[in-house]
Amino acid sequence: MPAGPHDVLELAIDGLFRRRGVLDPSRVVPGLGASLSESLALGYLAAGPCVQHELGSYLGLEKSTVSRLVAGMTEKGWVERARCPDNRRFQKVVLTAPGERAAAQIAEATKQRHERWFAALTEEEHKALSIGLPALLRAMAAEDDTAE
Amino acid sequence: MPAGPHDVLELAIDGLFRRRGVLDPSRVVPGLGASLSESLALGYLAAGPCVQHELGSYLGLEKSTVSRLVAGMTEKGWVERARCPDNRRFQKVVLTAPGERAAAQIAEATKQRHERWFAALTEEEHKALSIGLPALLRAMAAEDDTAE
DNA sequence: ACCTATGAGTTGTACATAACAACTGCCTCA
DNA sequence: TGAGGCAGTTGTTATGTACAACTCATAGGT
Repeated sequence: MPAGPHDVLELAIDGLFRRRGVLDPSRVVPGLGASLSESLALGYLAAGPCVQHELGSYLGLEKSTVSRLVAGMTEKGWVERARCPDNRRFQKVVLTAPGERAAAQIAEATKQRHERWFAALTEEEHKALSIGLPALLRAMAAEDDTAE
Repeated sequence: MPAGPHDVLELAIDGLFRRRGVLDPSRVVPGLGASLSESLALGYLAAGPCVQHELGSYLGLEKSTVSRLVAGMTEKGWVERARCPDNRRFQKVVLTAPGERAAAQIAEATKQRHERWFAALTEEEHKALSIGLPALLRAMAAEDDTAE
């Protein structure tokens, strides 16, 4: 039987979930001790400081979870928190120097891993992925939006 | 700047992780109350009974976790456990009728979701994905194997 | 100028998932 | 036949998360 659209995704998504421990960005730098959410947060904050609830909506986490996430990262010395002077309700989160180093380590290791994966692909597969994968993500995102 | 191989994966994988709650197969059938691991286990068992440690290696879970996972599924009436008569160390796990129904519900809902995603893609993207995605998974799997 | 509603963040609590360690029972093989 | 190894279980612990109830700051209407 030919592999239909469903079979392709079925295998891929099952595979991704079963390997979720392995391909988790939080493990690309062993010994750093960053959780998945912490890794994603570091990546986001590397682009510039932001306010807690913005981080929450990026990560898809509840505000109390974000509060504790940021508390943990503060504990580890990766970020600093400060009330915004112009609106004291907001808590601005900024990477410290060690936080920037951690973010850079993760970004670099992730990049290297991606390049290793790409090296195992043919030129054709490579090109196919650059077209297909963003398209799939686009479709997933579109569905999320309508679901709300 | 042009999107290199890394950027494509970076965006895609970040996106997948940030949306992991949403695209989790365990939520495709609301109200069923199957966790991610339970959903994957149901899918695997739908292809035929198996022994606990086999399920564990498929799911990438520790044996104690699998033991409790299967206990929970037994509780819910989805599977039955029995020692193999020929080798009483093994615990054979079999889907019950309700378990098969649950597996079928999940499979059907997952399939429909995949088809919705595909419907939002062009024919070209569709074809690209069928080539690129399995290739990427193959590369990931190859790395896992060498890492052991 | 006040009072109320709203929204950001925090804290208390509970839950789900998973690992590790120590154990039981069964099998294999030397 | 007994020693080691492997499947599975149970006790314990860690982690990541949500929900509810709270505090504090702000903004808007009267």
